[in-house]
Amino acid sequence: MDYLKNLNEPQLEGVMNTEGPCMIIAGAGSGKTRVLTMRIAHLIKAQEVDPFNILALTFTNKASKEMRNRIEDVVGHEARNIWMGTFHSIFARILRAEASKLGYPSNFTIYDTDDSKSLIKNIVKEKGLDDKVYKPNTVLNRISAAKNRLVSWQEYLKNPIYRADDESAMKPEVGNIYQAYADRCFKASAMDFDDLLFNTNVLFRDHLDVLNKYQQRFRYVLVDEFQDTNLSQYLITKKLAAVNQNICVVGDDAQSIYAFRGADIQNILNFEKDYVDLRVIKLEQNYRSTQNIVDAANSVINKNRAQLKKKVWTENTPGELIEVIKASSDNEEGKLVASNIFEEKMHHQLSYEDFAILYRTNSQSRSIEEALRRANIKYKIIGGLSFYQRKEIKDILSYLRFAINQQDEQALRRIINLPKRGIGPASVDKVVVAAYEHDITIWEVLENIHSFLSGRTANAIADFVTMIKAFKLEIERKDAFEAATHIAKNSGILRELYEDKTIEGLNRYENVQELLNAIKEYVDNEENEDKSLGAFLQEIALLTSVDQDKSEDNDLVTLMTIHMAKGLEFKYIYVVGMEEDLFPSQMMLSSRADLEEERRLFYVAITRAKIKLCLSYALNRYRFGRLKNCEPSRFLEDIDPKYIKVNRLQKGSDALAFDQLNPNHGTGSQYARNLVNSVRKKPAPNPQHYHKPDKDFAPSDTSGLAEGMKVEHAKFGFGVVTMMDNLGANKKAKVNFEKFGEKTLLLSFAKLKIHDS
DNA sequence: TTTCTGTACTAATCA
DNA sequence: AGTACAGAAA
Repeated sequence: MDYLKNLNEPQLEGVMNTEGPCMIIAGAGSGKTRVLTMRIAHLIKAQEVDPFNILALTFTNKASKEMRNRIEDVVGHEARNIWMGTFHSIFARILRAEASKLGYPSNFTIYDTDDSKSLIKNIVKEKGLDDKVYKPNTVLNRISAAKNRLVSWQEYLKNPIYRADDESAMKPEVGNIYQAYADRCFKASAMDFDDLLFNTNVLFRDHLDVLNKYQQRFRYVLVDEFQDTNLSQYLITKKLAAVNQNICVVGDDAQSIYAFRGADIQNILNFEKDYVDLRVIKLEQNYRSTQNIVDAANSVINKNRAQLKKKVWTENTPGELIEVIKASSDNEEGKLVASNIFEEKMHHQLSYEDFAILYRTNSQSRSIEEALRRANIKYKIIGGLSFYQRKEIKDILSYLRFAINQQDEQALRRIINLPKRGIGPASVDKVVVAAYEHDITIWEVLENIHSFLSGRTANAIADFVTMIKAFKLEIERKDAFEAATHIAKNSGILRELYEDKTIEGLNRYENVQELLNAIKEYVDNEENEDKSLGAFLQEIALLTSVDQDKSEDNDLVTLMTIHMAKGLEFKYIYVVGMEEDLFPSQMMLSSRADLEEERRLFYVAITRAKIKLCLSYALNRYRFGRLKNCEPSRFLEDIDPKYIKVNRLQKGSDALAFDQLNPNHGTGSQYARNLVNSVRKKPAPNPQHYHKPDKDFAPSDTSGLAEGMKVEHAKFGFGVVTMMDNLGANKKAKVNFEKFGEKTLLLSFAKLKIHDS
C-alpha cells in the first residue's frame, strides 16, 4: 500500500479507521484533504467497497473535482463512480429522481439568487408594500436563514419569536412574503438554492422508503469542510448515516467562514454529543507554511474567544517575515503589488502561478487588474460575474428554461418581450391578474389569450405562445445541442446580437456561441448519463465561474476573494485592502461573533501562504466613484509585531509625501472636491417653472390645426404653431413656445388647447 | 408601447 | 463607476 507512505501518525489513524463515526479536526495546512482522499482510496482498494456506496460531500465543485482526480491516481477509473460533489449538486440529482414524491416535475427549474430577488420584488410590489422597507436582499436573507434552519413558512408564521423579531425590525410582513414566495416557487416548479437542501430534508422525512433506499446505498458518508455545514445539511448527512453509522467529517473550527449562509460551528460540538463512540482525531502539524506564517496566524486566531483549543505547529524553516505595504491610493496599491510580484518572481526564479492576490470583495479586483495589465503580468480572475450570469447568457437560458418548464415565471418575465414584440409590463400585469382571478396558471392564460385580451397585444402573445410550443417540440425531437441552437436562432436573440456590430455586441454574440459549445460538450461527454437539456440546465445552475478553467496558459497570477481561496495554497500570497470598514467589513462590526468570523477569514487568508505573505493597504480608495480616506485594518495589529518586517519606504511611492500634504487625512482636498462638484452640478429642473393651466383646461380637437395658430400646452404654456407635418400615421406640429422655445409634438399624445384661429 | 435621459442608489462573502 | 428605475417625450 504505497499510498500509505508519507503519512504521519494521526493522518494514518484517520485513513485506516474507516468503520464507525469519526471526526477529524484538522488545522490549516495539516493535510486534511490528503487524509480524506486516502481514506476513500483505502476503502476502495483495501476494503473492497464498491465506489457506488460512497458519498463524499464538498462545498465547491472545484474541491470535489480535485479530490476525484487524486483518488483516481490511486484507484484508477473506478473513482468516477463515487458519489462525490457539492451538497447542492448531489441533492439536486437525488431530487430530480424523486421529484414526483414532492409534487414537482423532474424538470424543475433551479432559481438563482437573481431570480429569487426579482420574485420577492414582484411580491412586495403586488402586496403594495414599501420596497424601501422590504428590500429583496434583506427579505431573501431572512427567508434563507429560516429554510436553513428547516423552518417552513407555516412554522415561521406560527412562531411568535420570528414575529417579534420582524416587528421590532419594522418588517412585520416578512412571514407573509415568505408564504407567497414559497407558493410562487412551487407553482413555478422552481426551487431556489436553499430549497434543494430543505426539500431533501422533507423528502427524507416524509418518505421513509426513499430515505431507506439512500441509507442502504451510501454505506460510507464523508463530509469535507464540516465547519461550514448548516443545520439543513447537518441533518441530511446524519439521517443518511443513521443505519451504517459510517460517517466521517473533516473540519477546522478556525476556518469557519460561512455563518452568513447559516453555517454553525455548533455542529462540530453537537457532533460529539450525537455519537457516543465518536473517534476524534486531531491533525496539528502544518506542512504547508513557514514557521513565521504559522506563528503569525496563531497569534491572530488567539484573539478570538470562541474556539476549540488546538495547537498548530510546524517543523518548517522560519522563513521570511510578513511584509506590509502602505500605499496612498487603491491604484498605487495595485502598482506596488504588481512591481513587488515582478521583483520576487525575477529574484527567486518563480512562475506567475506561484502568486495569488486575495481580497475581501470582488469589486476590489478592478484596480489590481489595471495595474497588472500595465505591468504586463498575466493573471486570471476566479469568481466575480460568472459566465452564466451575463445578460445575454441569462436571456438564452431563460428561453431554454421556459421551453422546458412553462410554469417558470421568472424566465417568462425575462423573455416575453425580448426582443421587443409589443408586450409591455402593463400587459404582463393583466395576464398575471387574469391568472390569479381565474385560478389558473399564467401559461394557461397565455394559451387562451383571446379570451382575456384583444387587439395587437393579444396577437403578439398568441405568436409568442406558438413559438414556445414549436420550441417544446424541438426539445422533444432533437438532442439538447440542436434544440438549443434552434431556439437561440428562432427566438430572435441571436439575430439581434448579430446585428449589433459594436465590440461589446460581438463579445455577446461570441458568448452565446460559447454557451452552445458548452451544451455540445455536455451532450458529447460520456460521463453524463442524462443528456437532456433539463439536466444540463439543472447542472449549470449550480456552477460558478471557479469551475470553468479552460485557459491554455496556466502560468498566471490568481486573483480571487478570500472565500474562494479556502482549501488552496500558493507560495506567495498578497492580501490587499487591509483597511477598516473593508476588511473587517463595516457590516461585520456590530457583534463580537461577526467580528470573530471576519478574523477567521483573515486567518484563512494568512494560512494560504507557503513561503511569503504580503499585506497591503491604501490610505485613499475609490468607493461609489468617490475618493474615501481609509485607515489601516485593526487586523494588522492582531499579528504579533515580531513577525512583521518594518517596511522600507517604497520607492516610487508618494505615500509619505501624501501624508505630509494631508495631515488631517485629506479633508482639505475632499472639501475642495466637494466645492468643484457643487459648482459643476447642473441646476435641477424646477417643476415650478412649468406653465400652470386653468383648472378647466381641456385639450381641443387638433385635427384642424394649422400654421400660425396660437395654442396652449398643459406644461409648456402658450406658443404659436410654426409648422405642420400631416404626413404618415403620426401627425406632428412644431410649436414655438414663449418660455420653452420650439418643440415638436406628436398630436396623438400632446394635449393642446387652441386659443385663436 | 417604446425610447431616451437624468437621477438615485449602490458593492459582502457562495451554492 | 455602474446600473436600475422613474418620468418625459415621442
